[in-house]
Amino acid sequence: MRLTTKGRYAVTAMLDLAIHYDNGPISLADISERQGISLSYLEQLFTKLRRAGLVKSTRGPGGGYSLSRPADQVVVADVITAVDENTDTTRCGGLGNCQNDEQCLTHELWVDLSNQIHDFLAGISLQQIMSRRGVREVAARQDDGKEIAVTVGSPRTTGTGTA
Amino acid sequence: MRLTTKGRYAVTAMLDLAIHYDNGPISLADISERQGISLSYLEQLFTKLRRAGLVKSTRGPGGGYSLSRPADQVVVADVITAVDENTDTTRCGGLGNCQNDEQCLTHELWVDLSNQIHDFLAGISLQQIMSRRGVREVAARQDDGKEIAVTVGSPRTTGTGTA
DNA sequence: AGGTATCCGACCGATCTCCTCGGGATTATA
DNA sequence: TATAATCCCGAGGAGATCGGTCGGATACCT
Repeated sequence: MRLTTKGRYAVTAMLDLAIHYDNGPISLADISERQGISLSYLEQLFTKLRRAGLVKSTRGPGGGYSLSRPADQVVVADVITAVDENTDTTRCGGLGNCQNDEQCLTHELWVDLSNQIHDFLAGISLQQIMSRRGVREVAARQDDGKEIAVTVGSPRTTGTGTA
Repeated sequence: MRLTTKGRYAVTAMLDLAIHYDNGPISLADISERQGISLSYLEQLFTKLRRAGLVKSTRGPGGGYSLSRPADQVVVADVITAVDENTDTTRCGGLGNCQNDEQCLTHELWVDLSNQIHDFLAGISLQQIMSRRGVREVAARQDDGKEIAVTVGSPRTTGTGTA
């Protein structure tokens, strides 16, 4: 199993989309600024999210991305798998041919763990995360910061922003 | 979080030790053959397992490794952390300084997931895994295979064995 | 027409994994 | 006492992947 920044970024970005849902399409530039994620990297992630049917895109000025389903119908596991990170901890992908086409000694353990992780992530919707107090606080802080910072100079900035 | 072959190998090897506990010290060569893990790689893993106090070593002919605690007092989480794989899924190591010294939007989610995984792995002992029917079957097959194969030629073989 | 935004694919440095190799140290056994 | 088995150690390396850059193409609003 591999759970890296890629999956974390994807979930974070989706959550940003959910939080600002009322503002119409959200541009990647906004997300980049608020969440400190490189714009170009966001483009890569959203290509996958779009192909997985999790977001809709609107091109041109005023465009951006928006959720294609309500936030309570998108679950963290959906996002993770959409960007090609899986929750499988076996080496064989669950097939049981881990060692010379036979099952390795610890196969069952990893199957159980994989299920455990998957069930956890499949049981949490964006809506649920969003409604937590701690998360709302962070979101509020991020929005405040943005109103001061307005536009930063050149396009394709790194997104870390706070220099 | 990173859960790779390293952690899986370590748990598999420890389980092999637990299963053959009655036979005295187990040589890495035996484990390599039975579990299909490169001998040199096993050496690296067992250096860490020894330093973590999970195994004892006996040098010289007839030597090898044995568990330093009974199998019901060694838990999968111990083994994983001994080989430097952790169950933390946050980027900040749980500190909450994920984004410009502040908490990122999804911090709480990853903390919860990390706890989930850790609790699961900390709740399973080698003894428990060992006593499963499926695991015993695999172990029996591996031991059968070994009695036929006896010694394979040169030292430092890759361990995949079945060529 | 021009600017804003999404789309797309190539590329790259750094890091890590899994593994090899060549030795050294320790100890049982003949 | 020699030999072989076994643990011990560190250097190194091929390959994969991650996080990110860059240059451009395409769609769309004004």
